[in-house]
Amino acid sequence: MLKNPKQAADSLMDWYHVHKRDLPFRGIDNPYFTWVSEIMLQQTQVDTAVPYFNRFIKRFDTVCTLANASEDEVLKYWEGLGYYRRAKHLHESAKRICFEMDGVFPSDLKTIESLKGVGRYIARAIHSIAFNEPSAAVDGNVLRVISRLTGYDQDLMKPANARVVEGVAQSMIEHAPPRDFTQALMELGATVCQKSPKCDVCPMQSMCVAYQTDTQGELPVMIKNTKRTEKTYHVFVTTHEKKVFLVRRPDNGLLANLYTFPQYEGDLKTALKSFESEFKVDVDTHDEAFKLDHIFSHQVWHLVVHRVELKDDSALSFVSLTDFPYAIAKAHLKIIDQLKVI
DNA sequence: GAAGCGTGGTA
DNA sequence: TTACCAAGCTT
Repeated sequence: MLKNPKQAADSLMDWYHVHKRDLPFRGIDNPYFTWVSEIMLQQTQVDTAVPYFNRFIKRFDTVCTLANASEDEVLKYWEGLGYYRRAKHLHESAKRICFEMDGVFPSDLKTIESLKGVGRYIARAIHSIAFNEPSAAVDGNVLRVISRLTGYDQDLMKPANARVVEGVAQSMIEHAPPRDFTQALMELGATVCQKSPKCDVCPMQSMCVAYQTDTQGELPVMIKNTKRTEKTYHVFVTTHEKKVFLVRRPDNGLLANLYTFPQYEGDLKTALKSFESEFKVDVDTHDEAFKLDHIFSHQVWHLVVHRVELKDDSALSFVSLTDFPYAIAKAHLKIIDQLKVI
């Protein structure tokens, strides 16, 4: 599939040593930090994850510090980063490492992959980056680089085809220091072999099938489902002396355990009744303040935000938003921002 | 195997 | 503006 994996690896490594970015999770010999960074970087841009990573490891400096924290505090440090199950799994796995593995991060590939929230890619990324073992790790960057390099045009959303790409990466990693190679391949994908590739500055140009056949724009082939369901919610904002009424979402599903203003699907009248019934209150007045759309990967929320006055709010417990110790869903952080403006 | 799971950036 | 993309994993 790749004629000369050693030559390809050599070219890549020469380029990497000159062009690698200086990132906070790079060059740190600490499997725990590597793990945290890989979890944060899942489906997330480097620029987005970096400040979260810095804050997170400053507060949770060891795996046992993380293990001994509350899940709610971990979630708070994840607020705004998305895919909140990552934080839950990270915390759960930290407890396992701290309390069942004497706080020593596992170095065995199978054990690493057995951690909650760690799949095939992240396990192999940790194995190679943190332990310098030759396990090729294939993420979206690597799929793009290798499919173009080899001219591989099969649907990479199929695991069997992605495994073919992993085989090519594996044939290369055996000719380079694994720790650097894994990061180099992703670095090339992130900074050169992007969706619109910069072939003029690519160290692999001379051996790239896509470049030679001018098919960079057609690779990689990834057939994905982009269906998105739309939902309309009425959101009820109740305040009491600069405090607000928030509710905690269920501990499973979308935005699990995060806080939001109460929100209900359906028409306004039904939504108001649901609100009154759930919290045993009587709505005195309600005014529509504004509308807000929030887009998830698989849903769209159309939020209709109302300011609500209750006849008697003594049954509710209001909270201050300054130093609120629990994570709030981004859509509702946007609502909070809007309300301050109004 | 397909669907659920967040958010921000970009063309 | 819409659609896609970004260091994927779980059920």
